[in-house]
Amino acid sequence: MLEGLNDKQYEAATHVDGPLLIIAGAGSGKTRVLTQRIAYLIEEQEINPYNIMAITFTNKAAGEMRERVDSIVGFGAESIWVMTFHATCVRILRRYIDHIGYDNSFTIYDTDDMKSVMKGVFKKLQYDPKQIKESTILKEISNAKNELLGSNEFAAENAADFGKRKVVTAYQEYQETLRKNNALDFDDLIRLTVYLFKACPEILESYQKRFRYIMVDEYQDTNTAQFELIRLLAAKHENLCVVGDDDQSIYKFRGANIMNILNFEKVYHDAKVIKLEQNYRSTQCILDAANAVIANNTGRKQKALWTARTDNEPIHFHLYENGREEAAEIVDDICRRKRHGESDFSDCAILYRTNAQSREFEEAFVRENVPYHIVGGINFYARKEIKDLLAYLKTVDNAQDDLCVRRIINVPKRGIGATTITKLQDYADNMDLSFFEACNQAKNIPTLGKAADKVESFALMIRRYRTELSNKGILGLMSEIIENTGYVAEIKASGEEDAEDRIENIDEFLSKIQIYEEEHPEFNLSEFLEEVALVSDIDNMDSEVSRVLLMTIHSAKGLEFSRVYLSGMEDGVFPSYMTINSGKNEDMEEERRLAYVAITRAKDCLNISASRSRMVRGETQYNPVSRFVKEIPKEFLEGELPKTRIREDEIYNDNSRARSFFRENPYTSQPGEQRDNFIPRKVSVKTAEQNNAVSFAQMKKGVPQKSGALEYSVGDRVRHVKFGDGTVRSIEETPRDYQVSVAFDTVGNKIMYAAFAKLMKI
DNA sequence: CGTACTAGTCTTTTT
DNA sequence: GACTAGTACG
Repeated sequence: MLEGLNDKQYEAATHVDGPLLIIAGAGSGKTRVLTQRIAYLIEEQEINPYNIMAITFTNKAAGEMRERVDSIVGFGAESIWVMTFHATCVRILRRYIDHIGYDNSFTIYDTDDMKSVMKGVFKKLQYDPKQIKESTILKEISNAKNELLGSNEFAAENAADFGKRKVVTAYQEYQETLRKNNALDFDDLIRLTVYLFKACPEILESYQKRFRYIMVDEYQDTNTAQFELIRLLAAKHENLCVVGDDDQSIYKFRGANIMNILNFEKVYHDAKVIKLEQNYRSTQCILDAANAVIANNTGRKQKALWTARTDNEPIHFHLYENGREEAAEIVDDICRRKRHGESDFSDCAILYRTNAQSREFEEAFVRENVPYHIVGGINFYARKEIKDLLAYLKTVDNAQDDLCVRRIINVPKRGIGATTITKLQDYADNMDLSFFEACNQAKNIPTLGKAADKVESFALMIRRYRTELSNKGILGLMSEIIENTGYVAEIKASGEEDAEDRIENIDEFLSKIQIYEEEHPEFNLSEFLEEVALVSDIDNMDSEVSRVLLMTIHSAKGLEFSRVYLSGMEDGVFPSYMTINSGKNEDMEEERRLAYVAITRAKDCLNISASRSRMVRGETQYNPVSRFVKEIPKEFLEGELPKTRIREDEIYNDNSRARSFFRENPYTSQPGEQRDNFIPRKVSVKTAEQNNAVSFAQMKKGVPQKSGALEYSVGDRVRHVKFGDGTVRSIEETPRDYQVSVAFDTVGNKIMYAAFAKLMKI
């Protein structure tokens, strides 16, 4: 079973009792060690799978580990808890949160919802958004929660601080709103679980007894609340195994405390420490570059990655004139490699510092008609139309959430405007009712006037949906709501450019519901809504289709690619101007760790690029090449320069022109110099559309595209991955794709887009 | 109450 | 440059 592990890995995988810290460098096979250890505990040590827990940060990591564990542990694998921090806490809270005064059917608020709540708080407290920003206060609240400070503790702590008074009051008001809406935000999930454990020792003890062996992945990213959660759970047996890499700690902005990993041995005195330094991913050259960059950081655990690989291609560096050229050349290079058979689209990933940088690439991909996929950005479930529909479901499920009810009360338009909503809210506040309860009593609110009827029928409609849920199911109800309210009809009628896209999103949402219902025959609306609340885009990344992936470096953590294009390597972009301006060394070190993560994503080939000028927020910037590039020793870099010739001083001479300009005046554009080369964005998209017949709407999605004729026609038997076999009833051609209607043998009639459904003729 | 236009903000990263 | 909230007007 443990074959193929190196000495260190073996030592880690066979450690049984007592605390263990595994310092796992990038690409050193830590997931493998973790899963092998689980298998070892079960099969060699005869530990009941029921007593094992593995915690990760992302659903993707959890899913991956689950899969690997399932494949090597035969019987009982399903009783191991393999979950994210958030999912773990939700599971515990759903069961016991009533012990600390919440309702077990709480809802979970995302960033958007938090913002809306804060807006309401500002209104109520009459804060001026120009004086303090909502986001600033939300950040302070989040920081406080990550430090386990509730609104009262926070108030006590800052009682003497006059400057914090507004934040203190806002926090209290915000928390009260959440409680009224029976809602928790992301940070509450962790914080309240810790609170629950401290308030109810018997509950904590039951979990301590159950989880005799605990494993935590990406330990360097834990914040104080998560640290405490783990500490409590592990306190009884101290069979705690944490895996992490201090050099890959990149989530300080989210409250991660790198000291949790650096001080592990101080907290757990008898902890065993194992370092995994052999890298199984990258070439020596890439590792040398990564080692050289990270060596500039202080206060890290010394380690140096090495590999047994002997092939060695240098790192390529390109300096381009502008962002557009950078994107075009990178896409071009990807196509060239593909033509030469050196690599496929799916071997390539483009990484950047900020999401906004994806745009130039997206345009280049559309122009060249190359399949691509952007990871991250706006979460599928955060899209307007999806959130609207979810708000309907949430209202049906549990109308305690005022936010949801208010979101949909006039969507689609029912003639219930802002004034009416304010009156309803006032009434609810005065009578201490929920917003929806106020709607139910619309008739009794004299100030409403004519609007009362409209509100009344809205409330009636929701109550009717409630009674229909049990026999129609989630999908049936959702379809009915869409039909009944005319939601899709309204989008169609709006004539907006992205109408078709939004409808397609809705279709996708419906099929997600369907899949859920198939997997959970005993459908449960609350459960479905919860599952949806905790997924992010990267979780849905399927690697079956061959396409180039684009993502931020943060999203790329934990992934690897044969060819990596690390773009936008300029001071002011990466490291970001925020970091440069803050002047704090610790901030720059975090940024450098991010550079380290970026470099170590590459397996075989790393291409680094920068651009002399770049459009940022509608303004042209001229930034020098990133200091992180300069930290890579010359001998590992090779500059191939397609259109411009690089001057060595632009990389290695600190007194270069660009740099001194940057010092004096970092972000002013120089008029006239580059502008002529720029083709305005909209024009270029139109041109692409005409030349390549790629529709504008396609930009959002990348892949689904009409590919000539379909391989099946009306009357043919076809197979669908989820729905099984069926007969094609009709095929309708739309501008972008074919809409195929199929009568499935088991699940009945379905209408779907051909590109999305991937039907096979049988 | 709904629409059309304007002004201001944003951009560092996300479970 | 893009999105959003706020305002004026029908």
